[in-house]
Amino acid sequence: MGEEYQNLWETKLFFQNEELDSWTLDEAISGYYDSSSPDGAASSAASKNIVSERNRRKRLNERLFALRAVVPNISKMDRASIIKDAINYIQELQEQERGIQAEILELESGKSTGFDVFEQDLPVLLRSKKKRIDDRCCDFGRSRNISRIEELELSVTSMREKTLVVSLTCRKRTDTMVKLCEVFESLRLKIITANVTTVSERVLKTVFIEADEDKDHLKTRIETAIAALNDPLSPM
Amino acid sequence: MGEEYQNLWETKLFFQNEELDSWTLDEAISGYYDSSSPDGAASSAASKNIVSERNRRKRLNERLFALRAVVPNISKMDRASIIKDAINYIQELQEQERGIQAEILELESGKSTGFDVFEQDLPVLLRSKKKRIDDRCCDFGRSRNISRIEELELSVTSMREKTLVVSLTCRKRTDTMVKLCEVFESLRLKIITANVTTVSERVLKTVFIEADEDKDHLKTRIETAIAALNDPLSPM
DNA sequence: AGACACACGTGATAC
DNA sequence: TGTATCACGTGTGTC
Repeated sequence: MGEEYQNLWETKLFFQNEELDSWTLDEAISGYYDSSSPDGAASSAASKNIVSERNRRKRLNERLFALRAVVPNISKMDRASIIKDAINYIQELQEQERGIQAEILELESGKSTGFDVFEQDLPVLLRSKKKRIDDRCCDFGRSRNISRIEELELSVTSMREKTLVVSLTCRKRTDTMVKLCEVFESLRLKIITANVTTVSERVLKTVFIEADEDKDHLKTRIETAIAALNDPLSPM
Repeated sequence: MGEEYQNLWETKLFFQNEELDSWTLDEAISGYYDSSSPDGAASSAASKNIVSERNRRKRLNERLFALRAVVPNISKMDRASIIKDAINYIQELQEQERGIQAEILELESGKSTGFDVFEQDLPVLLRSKKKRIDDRCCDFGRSRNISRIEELELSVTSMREKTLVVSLTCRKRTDTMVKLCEVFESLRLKIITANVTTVSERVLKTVFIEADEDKDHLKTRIETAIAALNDPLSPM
C-alpha cells in the first residue's frame, strides 16, 4: 500500500529527471507548450523560467528524499509525513541529548570520591530534635540564604506516553529535603514513585510522574515553584 | 537579508491563510478564476480540488515551518535550505548519539570515579541498547562472579530501643539490587522502611528494622547471608 | 534586467 | 464514487 505509493512517487521523479537528461530543454519546452509568445525573447525567458523551476523542484525532491533517508522508521512516504517524522525524530534525539547533558553535568558537579552517610539515615527522633535546632538557626538565617534550594540542576525527561521523570540535584542545606517535598506537593502532580537521597553534601531527587503535560512546561513549573520558595517576597 | 526573506515568506503564508479564513471558499475560487466550467458539478469538483490542494500546501508549509523551528542555527529560510539544515542537524545528533553510546559502554564495563547517573535517567532508546549490552555481559559473567555482591561496605547501627539501621553499599552489577532484596527477604526481618539507590556504579541500600537483636549479631547474619549468596557451593 | 523563490490552479493518477 | 498526493506551467514578488 504505502510501498507502492512510494514506488509510484519515485517513478514519477525518475521520469522527470530522465526527461531533463535526455531531451534538449528548449525542445522539450517548445514542443510541449508553444501556444503563446511569437516573440523569441519572451519564449526563451519563459522556457528558462520553466527549466529553472523544474530544477528547483528536482532539488527539493532530492533533499526530501535525503531527509527520508536519514530518518529511521518512516511510516508513510508522504511529503508531509516525511517532514513530520523527521520532526518527531529530531525531538527524540534532542530529548536524549538533554538528558545526557544533564547527567554529565551531575557527573561533573558531584565528583566526590568517598561517600558519606546520609542524613535520612538518622533516626526520626533525632531528626526531629535536629529540626528544632535548625529552626533556631533558621530564625537567624531566614533573612539569609538558609533553607533555600541552591545550585539546582533539574532535568525533566519524558519516558513514554503519560510518564515524565524528574531528576534534580541541589546543595544539601537544612530542610532542603522538606522544602523539595513541599515544592512537589504544591504542584499537585500524580506521583508514581519518588526517591530522595543525599550524598556528598548534595540532595538527589527522582520522581516518576504520570501526566500528559509537556516536559518543558513541567520543568518551568518546577523552576518557578522553586524560585518562589527561594524568594517568597518577589512578585509571583 | 535572510531575515527579510523570512518575513516575506511568512507574510505570504499569512495572507494565504487569511484568505482561507475570511472568504467563503467557493467565492474565492469563482471570483478568482471562473473562465471555465459552465457545468455546475464540474465547477464544484474543481473548486473542491482547489481548496483541497490549498489546504495541502498549507499543511505542508506548516510542517516545514515546524521543522525549521526544531532545527537550530538555520542559515537561510529556503525550503531546500531548511530541509538541508535539518538533514545536517540530524546527522550531527546521530554522531553524538554514537559517541555517547561508546561512553556508556565504557562506563558500564569500567570504573568511573564520578558520580553518575541513575539508570532510569537514561533515555529509552539508549536503555534498550544498554540492556542488550547488559544481557551480553550477563551471558559472559554467569559462570564467573557477576551477580555477586562485591566490595561490600556494611554498617549496622542501633538507633534507639528496637530499631536498627542497616546501611550498605556495594558495586552495581547485574541483578545486584534483586540479590540484595533477596538477602534481606531471607533474613525475615521486620522492615520499617527500605531505600535502594544506585549512584556512581554503586548500589546504596538503607533499611530501618524493628528488632531486639544486637546490631553486631545482625551484621554477621547479613554478612553470612551475602557470603552464601556469593558462593552457593560452600558449606553453609 | 536576469536569477531566484514561492503560491496558485490544473490535470493525472492511485486508493 | 470521491478523496488523497503529486508534477507541471505560470504569474508575482524580491534581490
